[in-house]
Amino acid sequence: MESMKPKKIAVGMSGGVDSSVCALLLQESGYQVSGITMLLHGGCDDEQGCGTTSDIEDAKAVCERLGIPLHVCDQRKGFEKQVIERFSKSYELAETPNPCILCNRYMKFDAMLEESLALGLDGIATGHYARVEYDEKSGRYLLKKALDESKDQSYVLYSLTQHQLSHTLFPLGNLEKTKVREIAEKKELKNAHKKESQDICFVPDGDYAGFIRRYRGITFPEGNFVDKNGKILGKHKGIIHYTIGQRKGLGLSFPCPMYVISKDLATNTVVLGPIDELYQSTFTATDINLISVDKIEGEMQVAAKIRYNQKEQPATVTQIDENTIQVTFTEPQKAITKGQAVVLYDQDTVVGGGTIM
RNA sequence: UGGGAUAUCGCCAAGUCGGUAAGGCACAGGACUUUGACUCCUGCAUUCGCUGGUUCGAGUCCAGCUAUCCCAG
Repeated sequence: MESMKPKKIAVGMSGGVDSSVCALLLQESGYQVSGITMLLHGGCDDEQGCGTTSDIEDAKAVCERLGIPLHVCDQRKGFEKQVIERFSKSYELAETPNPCILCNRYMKFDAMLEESLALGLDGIATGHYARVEYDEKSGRYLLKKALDESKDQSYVLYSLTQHQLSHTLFPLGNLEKTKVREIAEKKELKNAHKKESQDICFVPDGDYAGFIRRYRGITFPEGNFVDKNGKILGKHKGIIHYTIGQRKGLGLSFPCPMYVISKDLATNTVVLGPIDELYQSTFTATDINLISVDKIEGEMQVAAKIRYNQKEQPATVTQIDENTIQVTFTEPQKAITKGQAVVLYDQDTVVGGGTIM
């Protein structure tokens, strides 16, 4: 296994602490490290998030500090096509996409990896908190949770294929976040205290609905808020403004908190209800990617996670066909949302995942 | 223009024997967070339709006025 380890590694530099420390650690353990960073969108200096020019400046600074080259690759076109367009379409279909997962799948571990391989490197590394292990028994590369479970990011990486995993390193997977910052401080990296990234990187003001409106150049018609019986409760300002489980921003008042239960594109209607109407236990997921197994045989007991910031919950999975699985939770879960990803775990190993439908 | 009822924050709504304005929704700010949400903190009526009166003290009692609702015309 040691003999197979890539020597020349491109570290995906986002400009943040994690990727910086990642590069540093690899360098210290003897890899021939270079940096690679993608220009994804924008170009205004006041923007924040991955893929902007100001982040690239940070990445540059760190690379200079470490004495490694930085390869900048302009992926704005690809990002728009693979991420922004899908993101927008998903919302228009009354779903709720997770753009970070799209970006990982199509940008970081596709465009960036392929670019690196094309440059003659052996693979890439990123600052994600997760682990890749080669399992002799099954002959498969496994994706595992980070040791620091509070920072674990395996959820957003479920789409990685064997090919991608075999060319990927996550040096931070065994470290605590606090440790990472310590290392950055010790090395006096300028971004040691940079804030954790947040919000959608290409929508820095948080107004994703406004972004889609501008991006698509169309407006989304107002419609009715209704209850589960179809009774009209009020007016909504366009279906893309709402997501399942949403409570704030409805602009209506009721005796008890009301949540978005579902959205109906055909009638341009948003269904509202009290919290107990938000719980469900079964759903199907499509466009699946399996990692630890080739296919799911019969009923499999797993722990399933249906959004980034939520602990996985016990569930049973069966595979329906090549692209589809059905998941049934032991306990009903709140706000299972179309468009979000479900990721299945067996202990700390990612079995696979898919898109909730 | 006979009878009855009700008038408390943008909305809903507690306010006991008069003692010095609960709570929920909404909203705002913050925390959390590589998505959207959820969640968690914090803030949010010196004032109770109006005007007088009785009281040491009134959203709470009394009178008048105004508005709205209901039932009768």
